[in-house]
Amino acid sequence: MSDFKDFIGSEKGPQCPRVYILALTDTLNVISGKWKLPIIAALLRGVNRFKDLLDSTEKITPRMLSKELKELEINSIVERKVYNQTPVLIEYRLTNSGKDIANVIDSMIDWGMIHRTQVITKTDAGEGS
Amino acid sequence: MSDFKDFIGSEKGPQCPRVYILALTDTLNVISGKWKLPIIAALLRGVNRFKDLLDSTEKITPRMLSKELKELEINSIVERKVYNQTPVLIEYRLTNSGKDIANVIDSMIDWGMIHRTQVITKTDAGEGS
DNA sequence: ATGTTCAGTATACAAAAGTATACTGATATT
DNA sequence: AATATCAGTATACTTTTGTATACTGAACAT
Repeated sequence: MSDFKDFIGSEKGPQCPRVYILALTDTLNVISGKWKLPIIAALLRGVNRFKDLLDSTEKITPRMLSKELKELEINSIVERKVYNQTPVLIEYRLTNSGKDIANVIDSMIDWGMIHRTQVITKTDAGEGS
Repeated sequence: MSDFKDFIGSEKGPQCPRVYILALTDTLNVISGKWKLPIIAALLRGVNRFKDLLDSTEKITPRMLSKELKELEINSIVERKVYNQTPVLIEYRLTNSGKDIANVIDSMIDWGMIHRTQVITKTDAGEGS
């Protein structure tokens, strides 16, 4: 497991390797923005078609959905499969990497929940600003 | 440990609890944007003063640094301490939550690195588009 | 009195991200 | 022939995010 702290947490530690920075900004690009996580969540739930993603992702416009799906496809997070039936069927599916991002989401949820309890505890009992 | 997959990864699983969504968006807000992670990284390295953060965070303007530090302070990621010496000394320090976010960063780096190797493997050997 | 450092603020602007609304084209249904 | 569905695209915005450049004010140092 990589350990950012080892590189960046010490007063005069080694520089953070560039591959770490690249990996980090990749990840940030994949999850940043208003719609990426809602779309990934829908795909994880097994929603795969454009129309269904439109309906299940509250208030997103087709323009944004189209744009986001393209970005996710370019970054190998989703695959687009065309089935030449009529009416044409197009399915978006998470790649293995795409599925694995659930681990990142988990660690974000963990931090967020602990952070909330810590902030609330401080606000209740602390020296309050 | 929370498990997003359990809630969102199954075809007809339970709905994702709202507290998870809140925690997740909290985390996203803390790390999103051009400067949040560079600033947090500098703070983890032990850079604590406005001027030093300006110098060590490449190309950031005082306006942005000031704005970001305020946001981080409001969200209890950093504490601002004023030492009434002359010249006045002001230190920004990560809270415990702020330090813990290194765990999230680690999982982001892990995903990013694995993702890169998978994409490269596919591109080298796969059916390439 | 003039200049220097620290810790910022003020104003204006540019670029990126997101929204609103309407439309397209292929195929099928009535 | 008119209508509907799927999978989007087109155009024109508005909002948010980030940049550039200059300035402020307190406390010293020369």
